[in-house]
Amino acid sequence: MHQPDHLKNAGLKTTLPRLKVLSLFESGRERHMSAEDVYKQLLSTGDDVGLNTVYRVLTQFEQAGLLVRHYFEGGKSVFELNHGTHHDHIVCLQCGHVEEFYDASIEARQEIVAAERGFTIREHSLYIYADCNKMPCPNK
Amino acid sequence: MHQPDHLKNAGLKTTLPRLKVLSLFESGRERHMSAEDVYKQLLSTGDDVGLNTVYRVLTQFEQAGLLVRHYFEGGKSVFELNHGTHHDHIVCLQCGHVEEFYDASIEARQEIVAAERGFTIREHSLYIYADCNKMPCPNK
DNA sequence: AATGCAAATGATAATTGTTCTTATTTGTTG
DNA sequence: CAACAAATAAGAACAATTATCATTTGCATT
Repeated sequence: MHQPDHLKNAGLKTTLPRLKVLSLFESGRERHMSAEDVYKQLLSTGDDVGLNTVYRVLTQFEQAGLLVRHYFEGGKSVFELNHGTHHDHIVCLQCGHVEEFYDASIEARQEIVAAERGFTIREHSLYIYADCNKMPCPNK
Repeated sequence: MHQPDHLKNAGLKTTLPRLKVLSLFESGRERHMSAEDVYKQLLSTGDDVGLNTVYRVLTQFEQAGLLVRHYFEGGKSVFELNHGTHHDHIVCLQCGHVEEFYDASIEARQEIVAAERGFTIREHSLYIYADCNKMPCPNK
């Protein structure tokens, strides 16, 4: 069992709501979820957790480094498991569907752009906003 | 007078609130402003414009291509004059200094990445966070 | 296993940023 | 300068998020 350890290490009590939220992310059903998404997923499996608790837990998990928060257009936050490896995101403006990508060429160009200006890159965020062109949109 | 022309060309009536908002941006006092920022700036000069009108006008200006909207972290929109040229930003983590850049290669790769996944790009935002390595940092 | 207490939760309300509704006013066109 | 469509202001409505606070829960200590 490593889930409780994650919580313990973060100085968080091992509570039912926290375990439910964490295992939902670890189930892999949805990689990117907003607070509302998590809330509805838990509701659908009978695991009622208050929406405010979901918000609180997500924020705590972010601070503990268990989750990564993304600020997408439309003003809502989306979370995903922090698996350590960098990637960028392409987000559908119609349905909110998110896909990850990694492009070595883009990464390399960024290094060059920074170097040309005398900067040393610490991190970066690239979000492509697009239409997924799927009918109907997966998440809609 | 070119401001009214901008409005006319966009199919927008030349109204007082629109002129006030536009000239505030063109004054150059602040390059990036949220709806709230614009509202307060106008209040401070006695040019009362309702906050809802500010929102409406900003959205219209964005659609007309006069302004560009940025979605910043924290879920609020910020606008700036549209100088016609798309650019990304590199931000110094030490001093907050911001430089704009445009890299055709990165732009092209994004199109490819999106196309490979069946997406049609609407827009994108790329922020590089770095150290500017200038001693002392320009803005510090 | 029972006790105590800090920490966590849930219900509710408050906040923030933004959009909608509708009656009134304003800009333009004839 | 009259008429009519378009734009505005005031206030309500909304969605995402955060705060308040009484009750409950996890967990260390008996």
